[in-house]
Amino acid sequence: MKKIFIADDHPIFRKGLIEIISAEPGFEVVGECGDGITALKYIAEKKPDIALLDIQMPKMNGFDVLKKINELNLPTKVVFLTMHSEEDIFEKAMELGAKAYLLKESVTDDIVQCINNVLQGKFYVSGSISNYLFTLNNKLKTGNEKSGLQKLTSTETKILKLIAEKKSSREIADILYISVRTVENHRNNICTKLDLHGANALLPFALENKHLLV
Amino acid sequence: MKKIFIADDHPIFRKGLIEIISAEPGFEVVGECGDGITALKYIAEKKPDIALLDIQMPKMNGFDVLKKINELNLPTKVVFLTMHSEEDIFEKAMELGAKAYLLKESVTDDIVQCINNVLQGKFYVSGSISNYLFTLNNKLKTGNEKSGLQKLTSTETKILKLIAEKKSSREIADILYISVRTVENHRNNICTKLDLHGANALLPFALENKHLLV
DNA sequence: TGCACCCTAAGTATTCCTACTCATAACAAT
DNA sequence: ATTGTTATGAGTAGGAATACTTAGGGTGCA
Repeated sequence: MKKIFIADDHPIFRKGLIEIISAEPGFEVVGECGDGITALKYIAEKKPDIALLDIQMPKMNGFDVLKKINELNLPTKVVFLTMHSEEDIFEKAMELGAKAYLLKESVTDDIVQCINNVLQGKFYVSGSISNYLFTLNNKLKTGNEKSGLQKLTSTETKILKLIAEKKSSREIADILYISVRTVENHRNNICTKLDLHGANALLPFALENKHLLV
Repeated sequence: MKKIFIADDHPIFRKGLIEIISAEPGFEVVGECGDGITALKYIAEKKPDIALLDIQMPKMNGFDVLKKINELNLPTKVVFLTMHSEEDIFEKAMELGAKAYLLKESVTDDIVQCINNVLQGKFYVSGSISNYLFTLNNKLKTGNEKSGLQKLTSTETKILKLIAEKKSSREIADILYISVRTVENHRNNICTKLDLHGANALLPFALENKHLLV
C-alpha cells in the first residue's frame, strides 16, 4: 500500500483528489492539509511515498517545501499540482527535482496514471504542456539556452521584484539607497536580457512573473 | 429531493463538489459538465433547482450562462463558485441576480449551508468577502456611489481594454483612427474616475481588471 | 596579473505618459 | 431651448522610462 499525502489550500479540490486516489487499489491517502508548513512537517515525520503539492499555498509555497525536502534528504517524491501552465514555473519545478507536473484541469485518469508512473521512478507531465516540452528538448539539444529570468543577476532580480510591486525607479532608488540612474541602468539591462522593448513591456512582464522571482 | 447541477472546468474540483453534496441527505447531483454551453443546455432542459456555476469556463462563462437563464425565465437558482474575491466580480454577479457567491477556498460546510440558504430563498455570500459587503452596505446607505469601472463610458472602456493588451497610446490611436491626444485625454479621464495616480498605475490596473471589461 | 563580470553612476536623446486647461460638435434629456 | 454628457482635438508642462554610451571600483577566476 503506497502512502500518499495531499497539500492544497482548496478544501473542495482536496476532497476530490482524496476521492480519486482512495478509489484506486494500492493507494492510500495518509494525510492532507492546506498549507506548506503543515505539509512539510507531516512529510518529514511520516515520510509518505508521494506528496501531491499545490504550488500556491499559504505560509510556505510548494517550491519551498520541495527545497526543504531536498535539503533534508527525505525519500518522498513530489508531484506538483497547479493551475500554472507557464513555462517558467514548469522549468523551475523541474530544476528543483519534482517528479511530476500536473495541471489542475487534469482529468481523474491522469492523476492515477501520474502516480503510477512516479512510483515506477518515471516522470510525468500534463499533456497540456507537452508543446513546451518539445521546444525545451530542442533547446537542450541545440544550444542549452538559459530561459529569461535565469539570466538576471541578483540585483536585477531584486529590482524586478520591486518593479512588480509597482514601484517607480525613483522609489526603488530610495529603497536600495542607490542612484536613480543606476536603477535605470538595471532596468535597461533587464530589458535587454529579456528582449523587452517599449514603455509598456517591463512592468507587465514583472507583474506576470513575480511569482517566479526568488 | 432537490436537484443540483454542477458546472466547473476542473474535473477534480467537480468530483470534490459532487462528493460533498451527494453526502448530504435531500440533495441530489443530477448532472455535471465542464463548460458553459453544455451547462446552459442542461439547465434549460432539465431545470434543476440549483446550478453551481464556475465563472471562468470554456465556451461560455458563468456570467453569460446566468444572463441566458434570466432571458429564458428558467426557475433554476444560480450559485457562483469562483476563485475571484474581487469586489467588481462580486458586484457583477449580484447585478445579474445570482443567489449566492461562494469562493472556491470555502470549506465543505459552507457549501451545504449555502445551498440550504438558497433553497429557502435566502442569499449566501462567502465569509471572506463580508468585509466588502460591509462597505457596500455603507455605500448604499450613504451616497450610492458607483464602483470604479461602472463609471467609465463605453469609449473609455474600449481604451482601457486596449491598454490591458499592452498597447501604447500611439497604437491605440492608430487602431481607433483617432488622435493620440484624444487617447491621452481618455486615459486621463479614466485615471481621474478611478483615482489612479502616477506612471505605474493605469497599466497594472488594466491588467488586473481586464477580465471585468465587457 | 589580466580578464570577465557586476554594481555603481552619469551623459544625452527620445519617447511615453501624466496633469492640467480649453474648445467644438454631436446627442440626449428635461 | 437649455443643460449635460460624451467624443473629439490641441496647448503646455513636467515626470518617467527607454535606448544608447562611457567609466570607475570591486570580486573572482585562470
